[in-house]
Amino acid sequence: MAACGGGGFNSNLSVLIQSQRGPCAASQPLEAFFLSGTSPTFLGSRSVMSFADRRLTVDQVQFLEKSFEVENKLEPERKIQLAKDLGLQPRQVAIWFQNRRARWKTKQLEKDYEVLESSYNGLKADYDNLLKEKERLRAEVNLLTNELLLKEKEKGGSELSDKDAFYEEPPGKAMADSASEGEVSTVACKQEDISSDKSDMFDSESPHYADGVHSSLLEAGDSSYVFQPDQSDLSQDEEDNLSKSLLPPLAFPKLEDDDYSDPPACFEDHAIWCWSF
DNA sequence: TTGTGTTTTATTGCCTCC
DNA sequence: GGAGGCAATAAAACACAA
Repeated sequence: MAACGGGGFNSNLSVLIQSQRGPCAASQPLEAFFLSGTSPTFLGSRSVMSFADRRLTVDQVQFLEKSFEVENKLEPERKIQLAKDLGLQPRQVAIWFQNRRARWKTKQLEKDYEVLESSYNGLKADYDNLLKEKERLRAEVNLLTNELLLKEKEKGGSELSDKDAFYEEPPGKAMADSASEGEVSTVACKQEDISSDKSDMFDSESPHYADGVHSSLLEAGDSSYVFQPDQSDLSQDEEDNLSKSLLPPLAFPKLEDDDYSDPPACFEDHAIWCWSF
């Protein structure tokens, strides 16, 4: 095997490696290795392997490792020199570097994966915490809203006008199906209200906020349900067609949690439709 | 001792660059 | 077109449990 026919340790190696070493490379170990008087020749230094063994000796591998640390690419002159110094074929040196780069890349990928994984785990933990916090805050909002509605009812219970009575119960049960107990109807507008006082329908100063219109928006997880009839027995296609052809209000944008503070701008334009129900 | 999984060395085929 | 790099893979050697 070529590994055993070589010319032994070349003292010029330190010069060779030194010349190829970058300014930031750690020089100490390599230099110590090269200058070590105990370094054996590679001829016959294979203490535990036979000559038939195609594996490189421990010393050869150590030497190549040091060289790889300095520079993981192999220029032709360096390859020849290393081969000469180690008693190997230049091709063997090239192959060793090639395989070594492949191993390094695999290790690097494993490291990168670990970094990404820990980053992902951290982000997921944050996300889960935020979800919990969101649920907690939502429950709090529901609780406070119900308390507020209860107070409003108690305060104005004996003074219910015809108008108030209408606000309290929607005509029919169309809208009430999806509303939970204690919610005030969402069909909370009269055509004359809209025509006469449409502009302040969602004005924060308006008492309408306290009569259930806005609070029910708050309570609806999916705010777009507000004007939807009960379609639970319709297929998805049927629902889609219905929403496109018959019920313009269904095209209201879905309100996200952070939309609670303001009504959608299009709401005013479509407000007339709530009377059609 | 043997079977099996892992590591190391080497080959092959493809691609890019000069 | 040749040299060199890389990915995939074969083959040999090693490590180790049963």
